[in-house]
Amino acid sequence: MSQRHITFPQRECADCPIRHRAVCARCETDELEQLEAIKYYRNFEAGQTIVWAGDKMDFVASVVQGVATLSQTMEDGRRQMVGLLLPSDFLGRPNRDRVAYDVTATTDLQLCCFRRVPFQDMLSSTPHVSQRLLEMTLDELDAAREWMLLLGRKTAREKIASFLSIIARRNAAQQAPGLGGAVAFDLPLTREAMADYLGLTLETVSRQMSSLKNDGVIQLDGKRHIIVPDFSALMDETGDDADGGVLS
Amino acid sequence: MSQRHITFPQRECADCPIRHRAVCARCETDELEQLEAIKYYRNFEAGQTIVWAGDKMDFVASVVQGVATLSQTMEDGRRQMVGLLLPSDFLGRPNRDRVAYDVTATTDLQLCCFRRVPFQDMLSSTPHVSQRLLEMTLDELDAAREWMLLLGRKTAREKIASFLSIIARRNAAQQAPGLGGAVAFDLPLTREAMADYLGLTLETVSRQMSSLKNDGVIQLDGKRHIIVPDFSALMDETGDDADGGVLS
DNA sequence: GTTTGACCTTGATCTGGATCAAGCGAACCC
DNA sequence: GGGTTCGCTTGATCCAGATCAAGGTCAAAC
Repeated sequence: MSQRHITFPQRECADCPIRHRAVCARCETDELEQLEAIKYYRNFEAGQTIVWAGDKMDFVASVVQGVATLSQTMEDGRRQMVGLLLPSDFLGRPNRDRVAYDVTATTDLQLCCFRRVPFQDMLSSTPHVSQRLLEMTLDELDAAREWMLLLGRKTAREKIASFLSIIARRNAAQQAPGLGGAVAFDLPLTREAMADYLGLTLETVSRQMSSLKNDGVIQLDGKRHIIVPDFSALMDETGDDADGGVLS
Repeated sequence: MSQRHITFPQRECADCPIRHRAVCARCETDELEQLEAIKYYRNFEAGQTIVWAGDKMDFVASVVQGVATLSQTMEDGRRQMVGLLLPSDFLGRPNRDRVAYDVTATTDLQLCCFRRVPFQDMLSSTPHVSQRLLEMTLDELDAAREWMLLLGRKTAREKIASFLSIIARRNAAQQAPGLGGAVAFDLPLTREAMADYLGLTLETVSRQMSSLKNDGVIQLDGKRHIIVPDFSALMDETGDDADGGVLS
């Protein structure tokens, strides 16, 4: 494995790109100083495993940039992704020193890590942190429940369309508003990782991507860059109600 | 629908069966008095819908006794259960006045309801409540992730065995310790509701129950009462690792 | 510039669980 | 007491997606 060197800047909280969306979003200046005292950055390159299920983990973290996944593996190798962490998402569980899932960087990744024990102390003493963490955890639970509907009841085509719309929407949330109904973005996952996300095989993922392309719902520029000429046409393929009950 | 009358006692917190496991578990006497001032009991009979997705809900609640489910329905009627609430589980989302899922009582049910707005105020002011709620929400998220593995990657037989072992384990947690490897319990769900839980059809649920019965893994006494002569034999059918990484 | 290997696509075939259909038993109701 | 309904079981058939297999593309390594 080539030891490619990743250089992400080590920032001040004040000009952090996730300052107002991460677990620190509601912190006042003094609380931010407390966090700053227990934080450090770690970088990972695409494909690296951050921790294995069952390992000790002495930090919790916010994703600053890049994408990480949580996944479970059965003894015979069957694999299911159970978390997709994008910038501002929180990694780790306070008051638990061992991780329950494999955590992998699927793109180059920067984490803002907090030493676990002092972070737990802050949770007790700093309502702005624990309130924000509760809110983020409730959001994740809602997302997990949408994901359960996808896994349990959607067809392969609906699963792919749903996944693309989730990525498109989360990308859009951070970027310029879409022009008309058109959207474009890069997939942060391989076909195999998409299969693990969706409870499919990678062959089925590939076939359904081709099918959506042939039907004009998406265009592919290379393997990873997706162009959606009409976002509502993609939404029609997801199986979800027209009215997005999704907005928080 | 017959208006059968349910009579569950209206209790003092002091002798509440879920006092030390619910969202109020960590409250001191004075905090309990605050909660008591905003609480009231509601009873539902088996089969009743408590709220529909999209409805306003002006309370949050703890399940005192009985079982409730959360589920999502697609336009064409496909249905996926996304939450199973047993005694001490929490229902509702603070800071959100509309429910995202259909909530149904699958057995006779008693809820301890808290008026939503005053409860939210307590969350800000009473760390013992918000800490406990965070912990319970993190547990639910872990459970949701186990559930995602089940939905995405397990076979029908493994799904049934996993479901039975979950019910058996949650039952055992509240009752006398098992004698040897044998366990017995009542199913709180119909075959159809089990199918909604597991992402299967009710026919497949029925067939796999029969198959486990024919293979001697379970015995049926009526449709709902299950006897598991050897719990570890059931666990072997779940597809999970032998070492239960499940304990909190 | 050719070899290697990761990643992806496509084709042929198979199969687990869905779907369609019939019937059973127990509780409830006139 | 006979009909109706609800929950469940079992059988026959079908099909979406898995599995098995081959080949294509592209960037990095030699």
